Amino acid sequence: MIKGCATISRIAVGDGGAYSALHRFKGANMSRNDIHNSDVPILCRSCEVRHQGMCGALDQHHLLELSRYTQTVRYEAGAELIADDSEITSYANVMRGVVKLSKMLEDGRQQVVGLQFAPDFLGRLFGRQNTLEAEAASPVELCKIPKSALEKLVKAHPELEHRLMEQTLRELDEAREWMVTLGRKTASEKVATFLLLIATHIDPVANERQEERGERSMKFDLPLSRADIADFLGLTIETVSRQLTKLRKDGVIEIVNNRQVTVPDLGRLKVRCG
Amino acid sequence: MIKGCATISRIAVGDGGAYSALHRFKGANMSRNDIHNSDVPILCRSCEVRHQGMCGALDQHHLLELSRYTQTVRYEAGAELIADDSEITSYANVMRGVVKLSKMLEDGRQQVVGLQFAPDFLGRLFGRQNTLEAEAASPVELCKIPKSALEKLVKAHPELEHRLMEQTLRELDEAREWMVTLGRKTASEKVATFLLLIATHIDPVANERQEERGERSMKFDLPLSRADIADFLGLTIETVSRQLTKLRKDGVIEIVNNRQVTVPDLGRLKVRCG
DNA sequence: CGTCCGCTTTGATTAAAGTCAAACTTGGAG
DNA sequence: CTCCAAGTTTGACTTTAATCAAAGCGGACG
Repeated sequence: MIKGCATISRIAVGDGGAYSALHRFKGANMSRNDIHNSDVPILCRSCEVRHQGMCGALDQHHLLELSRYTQTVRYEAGAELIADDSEITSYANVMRGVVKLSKMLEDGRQQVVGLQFAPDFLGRLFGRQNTLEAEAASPVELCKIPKSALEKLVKAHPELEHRLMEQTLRELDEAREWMVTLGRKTASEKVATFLLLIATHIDPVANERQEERGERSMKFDLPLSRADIADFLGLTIETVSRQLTKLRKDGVIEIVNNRQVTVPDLGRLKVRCG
Repeated sequence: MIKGCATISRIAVGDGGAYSALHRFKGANMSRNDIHNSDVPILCRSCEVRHQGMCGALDQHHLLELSRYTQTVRYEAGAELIADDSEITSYANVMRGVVKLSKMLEDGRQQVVGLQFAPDFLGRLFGRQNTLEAEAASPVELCKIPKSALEKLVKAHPELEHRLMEQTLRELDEAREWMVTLGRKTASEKVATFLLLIATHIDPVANERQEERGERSMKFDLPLSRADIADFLGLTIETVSRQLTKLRKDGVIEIVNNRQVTVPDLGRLKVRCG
């Protein structure tokens, strides 16, 4: 939880000197009472993912209770958020950015086992040790909460556990969906499936709006390097690169600057997913 | 939920004519009251997995409430327990046997995305449609409960949801572990990993006893055909067969009758798992 | 007791992805 | 503005697993 924790903005904080989320607004000299008297904590009020994430289970009063323990932390791309085999001390919600979950074999072979976008929950609830590594794939903003605090809240508010259950079930669905990709798809289909995954997850809001308008084109930045994509798809860097080139030459995608991708027709991309 | 539902024993029931678990003991002419007066429902009393499964969350009273809705059903190997895309009408606990969860691509390519052993929970909690197929890999005994009944119970007893959460989290851990196998291991390592998985899951009780005694050998029946193993590992039947032959020739395993496997030294098998 | 069917094994060949190596962007530091 | 390092692409070749084909085995059944 140390490497790469950036000091990017006013609310950016390191592990050593974190501010409570409550202290963000108008500086730390604001009295606790002023904030507690408002209906919804300041930070939560501006939280774009509040209603979809686990916090959506909480009313004003409980949100306030929660916010007493949370802190917002920013990390730059590449920062290690959770170390494999480390003791679990806190959980978090992804507020912004993409988090890469990965596992390694003893000889160094790596597999990315999940990508988390806002408002996903981060951490193995009720666990003692982390069994995977979490890394910021892009600049990331987390809303962190100590393990014991969240577990107490969960015990006190079944509705909160229910929300987390729904999220966990969705993650399990996604993991199983990805197992099909890993086990049964060709390299070409894997790369197409990855692009579609990013296209549909990177900006859910803009994405939905686009869907409504019937637009089938899409433009986004890849949050992962070729090496990370390879580790996600169970391929090598070279194979990923070759398949991307093929998709480009076939007109399914356009690539600018290695990271920016345009998909002129999502339907055509879907066909390539197998 | 129709094909292959067998009538094997006294308690075996089809979908059309199910008995309540409460009516099992001493026949159906026994009055309801007699049974309700006992501390723990008859069926649950003999349930070997009660304490580990979700029912462990319930006290006598709630167990009784639960048992009012449950029914034990047996299926023969190969029976379809859940059809993909079907509406969810009931959940179940695996009491005995192995259940295979799989997904298919449009062109017929199949991937087994999980194996469930007693006392695993079966079904997508809070879902509307099934997103995978469940099939009895061996003769299976399920303790079924209607969707609405379980969901009401879950709502009323947070401790029950907590148990199910723990199970779901374990399943997610297992799915991610398997993603590493699918994405990054060689055919040979995949087969070894599969054998180890079966060895450690097929009979948890005997297995633990063995562990305690320091015994490193193990004997079991494969619950899956070569075709199913291939679909689990993302390989072809031929490759699975060749790798099994190699493990046999190397003295890591012994094979009798295609299904019976002996592992003389689990340590040696573990080394082969990568 | 033999035959048939489905499953499994084995063998020969092909296709797909990996490996090794080199060249090429690109974006940042000096 | 140029150079450098890291990341990416491309090419030649190798390895792995898939495919195609045929033979073996084992249990069910007449």
